[in-house]
Amino acid sequence: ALLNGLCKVGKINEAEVLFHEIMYRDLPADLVTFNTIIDGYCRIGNIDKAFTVKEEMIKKDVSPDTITYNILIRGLCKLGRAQNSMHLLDELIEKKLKPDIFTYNTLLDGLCKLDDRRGAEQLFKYMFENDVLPNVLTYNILIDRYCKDGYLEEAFKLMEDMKNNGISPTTVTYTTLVCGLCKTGQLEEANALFKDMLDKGLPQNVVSYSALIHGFCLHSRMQEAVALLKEMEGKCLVPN
RNA sequence: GUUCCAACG
Repeated sequence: ALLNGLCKVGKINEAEVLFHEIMYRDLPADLVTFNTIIDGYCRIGNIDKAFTVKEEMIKKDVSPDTITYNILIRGLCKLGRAQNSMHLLDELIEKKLKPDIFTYNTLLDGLCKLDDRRGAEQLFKYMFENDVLPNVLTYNILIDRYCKDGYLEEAFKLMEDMKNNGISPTTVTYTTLVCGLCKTGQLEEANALFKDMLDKGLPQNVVSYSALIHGFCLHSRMQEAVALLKEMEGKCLVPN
């Protein structure tokens, strides 16, 4: 817990000192401790040290679990190495561990961010075949990819799919779509969808406002952008 | 107690 606290505030160096102390004195370290420090390294992009710690835990007879793999997979994905992380998925399965929804979402996001929509679609099918059902994040990730590719129709179709599967869209879902509509110049639609969030009882946060404001700015509609900024301040949302 | 998604930068 202490290590996690340090890692979260970007104090990986302090966490590192503490971790070395634990290793040096041969103090007991459990699975969560190892996972936490591995995640700390991944978050600063030091994937090599993350893997080194994975080796260390094995030496201490602590077996990596699905969360360990999820953390490493995410670390690789954030470095744009989603392909490498697919090998980790294979390793995870070889070790008789079960990939969970976090594993799939992380991989899907990594593939999507590499513009590999095909790969993502394949993995999406694969997860169904392995009895892992998509959650709201899974849909959000895919919707984002379709939006960025300009396939707004497909994106909206996915939102319908998620509803049909009993999953409610969130602020992130709407913001993603608002952003997609802005990028394709469909500002009126974006504005309408943004308003829709309120009717659906979803909070409009700083990110949703920013997406729409940015859309208006890109299309030189400054007066509307400023109006939104004021509206946002009126809601005590702090512009960043 | 540890892991997954959206704007701008």
